[in-house]
Amino acid sequence: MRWEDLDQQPCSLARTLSVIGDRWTLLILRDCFLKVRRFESFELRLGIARHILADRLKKLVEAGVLDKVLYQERPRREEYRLTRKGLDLYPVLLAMLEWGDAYMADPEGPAVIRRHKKCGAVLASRPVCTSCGEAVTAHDVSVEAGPGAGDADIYLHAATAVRSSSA
Amino acid sequence: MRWEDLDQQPCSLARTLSVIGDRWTLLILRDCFLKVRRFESFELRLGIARHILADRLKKLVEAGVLDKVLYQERPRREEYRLTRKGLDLYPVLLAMLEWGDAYMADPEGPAVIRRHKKCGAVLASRPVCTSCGEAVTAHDVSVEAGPGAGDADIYLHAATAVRSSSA
DNA sequence: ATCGTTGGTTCCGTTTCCGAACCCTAGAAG
DNA sequence: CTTCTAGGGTTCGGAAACGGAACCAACGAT
Repeated sequence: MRWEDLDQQPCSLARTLSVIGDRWTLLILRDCFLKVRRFESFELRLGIARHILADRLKKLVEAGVLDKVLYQERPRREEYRLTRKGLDLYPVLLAMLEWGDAYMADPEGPAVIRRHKKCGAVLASRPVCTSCGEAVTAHDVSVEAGPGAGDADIYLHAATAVRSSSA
Repeated sequence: MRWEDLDQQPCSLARTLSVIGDRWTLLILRDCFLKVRRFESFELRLGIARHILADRLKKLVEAGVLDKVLYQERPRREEYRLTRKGLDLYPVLLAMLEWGDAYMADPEGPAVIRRHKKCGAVLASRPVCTSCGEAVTAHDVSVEAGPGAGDADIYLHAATAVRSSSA
């Protein structure tokens, strides 16, 4: 599978990866959520090659995740801001941050802690079902073909592998 | 920044990326959550080069995300199973799946829908604070230095970028 | 005139990725 | 006791992505 084919796959995970499934892109987005907006700020904070940074920012703008906003005429200056679509990636970042806190942190703990403004507690989150409000774990979820399913029932159950014969 | 340096960064997101921040790894994990366990099954479903698959599986085992379990002697056969650490990645996958459903699906809808077993509804989830139970969005969260913070306050606020001078 | 700032683009050498082909172990079959 | 098949990899050469450094350009300041 080619990188560019990912967004054609009948799988929402693959399609999401076509936008954010890159070593640098998620780090750029992390900084966006920390209110970093300028080309040079990204460069300094990430130590990324400018070439690569320009490419990733362009792709994120094309994908509708970031918006390039003029914030000053004369001299003309633009900044990159998260769109609604970009802001909606927060649950992804948050889940990754918390998993990293739990399993990858130094012995003394993570470098950054997040606090929930509403209640003041150090933030730990978990996904809940918007219908019933109950927590959701892998075991609580079943999958079935959706409206956009072609012959893609491959995504519904473990394939019975048969090498070099008809599936 | 080098790929191998990611897990040394004082940032949980970077460290998480050092494990799952790869084009193929998340697709492999998606299949793991669909109960795919055998080398050949991954290969068939993903169309991945065997070499790359072997490498990714090895890294996931080394990272403690998958476990290589002997399920049959004579002939010796092993399968890959999610560990607790791996299962705890579900919120990451789920958030990515739902974002893809929302923004990247075909007009007729996503190929797969997930159903919450407990209530029977088509699953949509959102992260909530485990302390107060309220929903968490990017705007509800503040960041501060944690116990593992060195001089890494860079992660707390947008750096004021100063090119080629002392920070 | 020329210097500094911001935000890039071009070049080129090095890694990393990928597809195809090959290899090894072990039972089954003749 | 040789061959066949299945599972699970490893090797190799070309393609793509990455990283560093240099170059470019618009525009204001000195």
